[in-house]
Amino acid sequence: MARPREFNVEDALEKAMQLFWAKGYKATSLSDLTAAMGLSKSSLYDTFGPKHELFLSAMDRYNETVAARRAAGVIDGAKDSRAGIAAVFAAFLDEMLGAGEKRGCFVNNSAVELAPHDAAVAARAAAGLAHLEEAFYGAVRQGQEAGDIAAGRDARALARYLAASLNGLIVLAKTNPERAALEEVVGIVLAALD
Amino acid sequence: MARPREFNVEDALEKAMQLFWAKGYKATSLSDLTAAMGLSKSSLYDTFGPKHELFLSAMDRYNETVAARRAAGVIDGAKDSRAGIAAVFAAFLDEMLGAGEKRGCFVNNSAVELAPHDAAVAARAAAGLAHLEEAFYGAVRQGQEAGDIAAGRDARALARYLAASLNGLIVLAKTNPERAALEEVVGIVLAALD
DNA sequence: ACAGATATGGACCAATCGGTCCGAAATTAA
DNA sequence: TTAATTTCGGACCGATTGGTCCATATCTGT
Repeated sequence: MARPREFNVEDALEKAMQLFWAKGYKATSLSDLTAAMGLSKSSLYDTFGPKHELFLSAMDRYNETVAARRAAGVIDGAKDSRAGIAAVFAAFLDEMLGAGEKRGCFVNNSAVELAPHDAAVAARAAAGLAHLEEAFYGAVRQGQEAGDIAAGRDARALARYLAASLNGLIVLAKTNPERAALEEVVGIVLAALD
Repeated sequence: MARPREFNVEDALEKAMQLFWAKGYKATSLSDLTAAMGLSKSSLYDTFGPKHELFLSAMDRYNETVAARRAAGVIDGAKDSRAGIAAVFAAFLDEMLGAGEKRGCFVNNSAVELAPHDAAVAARAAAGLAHLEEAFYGAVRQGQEAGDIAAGRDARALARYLAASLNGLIVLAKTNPERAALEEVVGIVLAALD
């Protein structure tokens, strides 16, 4: 044990994740990162390894924190399974339509930018999507037990459908951020559960 | 009139479009482009302007050719409006699951990578999505007139829903290219027309 | 054949890229 | 106090980036 770090590793990783999320991998430079994270290049390399490795760590963090929070959101609205599912869509709409920068979903962004050419990123994107699908799956099953959703439906397929729809909405919202139009689409998506 | 060009402008632009489509904007370098297009930097600049302008031209070309072909596909399957819509989804699945590189949809890729930070790209992405939506809109209206789709449904919202769903599927397919799973989702998407 | 105009390849440019390295600073254990 | 250990800032690196420029080649109209 010798000289201690002057920064908090988790805080720095959080900053890196936010930057990658907003700008993507290739558009984020090392100097962008050191500026946002508040540390020097040598510290960055000693702690997080090269840029690509840091990006993977940022994806892992996203899956563990943001995605986990989202799954919790589904479960919390659980008096009614439909309400939980609708809440996830509503939360995304709020974020995409907020004052901010329409950064969308980090997993979605990474899948589109890198997955076809980068197996490690593709694996993490698949894991993130599986996380989302699993949250929907739990809600659908619960809805079936409660009688809100027909027991005969394939819960796995419905969960995948919901995950796909959410990602499609995110893409639409990037170029066409009109609340009314998007909410109409959400209405049709959710009606498919009937 | 003096020395004539040694290359075909449309062919070169097509090559550029294919490259940008497969690799994205930032990951495609000028030397990638000159190599693929088979011309020198000076010719590239004289003809197409700087990289960003070339990218916009590539997007325009995509919207005019690929998207137009897609819209035609909807109309051709027109004995049955549903068949035309299903054909578009099937065509995308085939492309995403083919031997190739899962490059997805150029408009989708560009929207995700650049739209939040680049107004000119965002406008073209919006136009491309509108193109797709319009093709679906025509099919839905036709289906309503033929009695295949309930006349009471909001055709515009349905068309947007179909466009969103297709884009969501493309994202899913980038990390999880399993035909059976994707086809199940398509089935649920199309069932929403009932 | 010649003059004018345009296209071409490649040398060249400053800026930035991701990444390495090292001397100085800061800490703990002895 | 000193030795050992680790972090830190920033100089430095070669490679690559997007972009410019010019001498040369190639064409058309006369």
